Amino acid sequence: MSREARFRLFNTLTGAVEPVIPREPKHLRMYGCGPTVYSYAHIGNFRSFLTADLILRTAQALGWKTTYVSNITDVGHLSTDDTIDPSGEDRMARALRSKEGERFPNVWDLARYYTDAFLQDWDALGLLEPDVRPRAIEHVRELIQAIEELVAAQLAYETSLGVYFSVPGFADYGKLSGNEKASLLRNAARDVVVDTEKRDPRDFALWKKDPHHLMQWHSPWGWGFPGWHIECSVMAQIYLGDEIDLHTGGEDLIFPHHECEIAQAESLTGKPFARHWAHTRFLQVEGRKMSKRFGNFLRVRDLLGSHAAQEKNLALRMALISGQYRKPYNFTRATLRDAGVHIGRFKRARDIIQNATDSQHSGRDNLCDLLRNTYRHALHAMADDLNTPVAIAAALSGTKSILENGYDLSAAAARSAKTFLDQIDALLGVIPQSPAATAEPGESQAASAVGGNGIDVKAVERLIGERRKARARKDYARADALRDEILALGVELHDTPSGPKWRPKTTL
RNA sequence: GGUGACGUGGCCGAGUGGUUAGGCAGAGGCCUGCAAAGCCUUGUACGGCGGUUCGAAUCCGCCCGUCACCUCCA
Repeated sequence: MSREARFRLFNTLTGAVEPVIPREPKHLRMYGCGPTVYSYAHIGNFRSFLTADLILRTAQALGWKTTYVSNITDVGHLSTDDTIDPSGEDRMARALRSKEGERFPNVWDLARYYTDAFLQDWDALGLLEPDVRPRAIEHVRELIQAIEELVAAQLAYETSLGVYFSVPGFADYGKLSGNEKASLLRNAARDVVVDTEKRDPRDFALWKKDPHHLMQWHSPWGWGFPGWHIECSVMAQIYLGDEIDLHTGGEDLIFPHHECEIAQAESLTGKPFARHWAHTRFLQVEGRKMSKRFGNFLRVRDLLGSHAAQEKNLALRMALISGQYRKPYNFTRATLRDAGVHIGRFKRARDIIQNATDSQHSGRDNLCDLLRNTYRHALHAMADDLNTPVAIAAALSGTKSILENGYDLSAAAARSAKTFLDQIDALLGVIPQSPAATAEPGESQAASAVGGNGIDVKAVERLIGERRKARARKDYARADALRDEILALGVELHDTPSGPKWRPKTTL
């Protein structure tokens, strides 16, 4: 077994960094808690999904097979308190009444709309597709069955408001979050109405009776809708089996959501639900908690470029993974700009490689060993609790070695360089495609979507032509004036050995 | 109040009992008609106070600060 085959991750369950040991060797079965689609996703949501993405990529880079399930929560996520009692309102229903939600005729349309928006963000940020992306509303039958089983096993009971999981019947409750005692819940400040029929303050809702709810199904307990926690544990078990290898989510999900998942799943099967739990810390924006109140609430789509702006999207991805997932991370405008610079560097390496591979330069391959070691270093860092900062440093260091060669790169070295970038891309997902695969600004932009940025491509090219003539006759005053005009059109111009090139002005 | 995490140079962020993280910004240089872009070189550091140690930014204690969960949030 090579030394990279060891993949270590912090395990919330044990509080230690431990090797990830799939039940079936080299086959990782992973469940990642997905979004509740009541609004557009923000960058914090995606920091968490990116952690799962990087785990997958690292496992695959180690040669493992992966089965990844990530859900969409489109019903049942209560907006107030689903730990104590089911009197909370469903998030989806509340969203429909909000200002943003007014335009939707019903909650089903709202769910569909934000699900689609979420998938667009997912795609733009280059996350790997899950093998299954189950939706809660498509699994209500299985949810009801699971609740029935729990009731039959005396692990759940019905009240006039709903069906509760009975926490005292599950001895391991609290093993994930440390919130073991009912008294802790009682001590916490609460102003919610407690269902007096509840037998233990920790009991949580599996089913909420609500004949007026906008999304409701018929059940043995009448009309209503399922609780949030039961959705994830049931869907995970449907697609991944009773015992899964790894379960991920944001740190806020440790309690109550994941604690409750464990209680339900393990009560049903008598087996350990997930062997390993990985939680992503919340990020901060400009040094403070992300909040609408502070004006630093950033939705993914606000930061994405147009559909053609691959580099800008990768910059956002890069910025979001440039801190280790388990440490507080401060997302700033400057970070995003820096990430854009790095993406540009990867892009230039791609350009150089493209050139060299096509050339007949028959020099020796001076990069092979160096880049192989650099990649190994990056992979090793990722396998060590997802140390993205070190992995990114390695990616940049290898890229620097490629760029040092400039256009003197031999065809053989270019092949090594291409292998390196492809490997890094598979691992981190931050390397732009080679120019052949995308339109290259400055060369064939007339046909590309650069015009979609609001840039008048024809005008730019006409001005560049004029400037070229002015420079040829050494009329530099005129040439500089033309350059200013071009800049005013939102384009930056670079004179290169192979002639002037332009690209949309970077405004990160 | 309970529990946990973190505090690194102008900024972002690794690491670690003695040996360069990396990046951005700054400075110098190469290139350029001038620029820009690019490339090369480069300075500054480990919250405070004690303790352990030959040696601590790294371990321990206390203090200060920030953040998180316990209550909707990824």
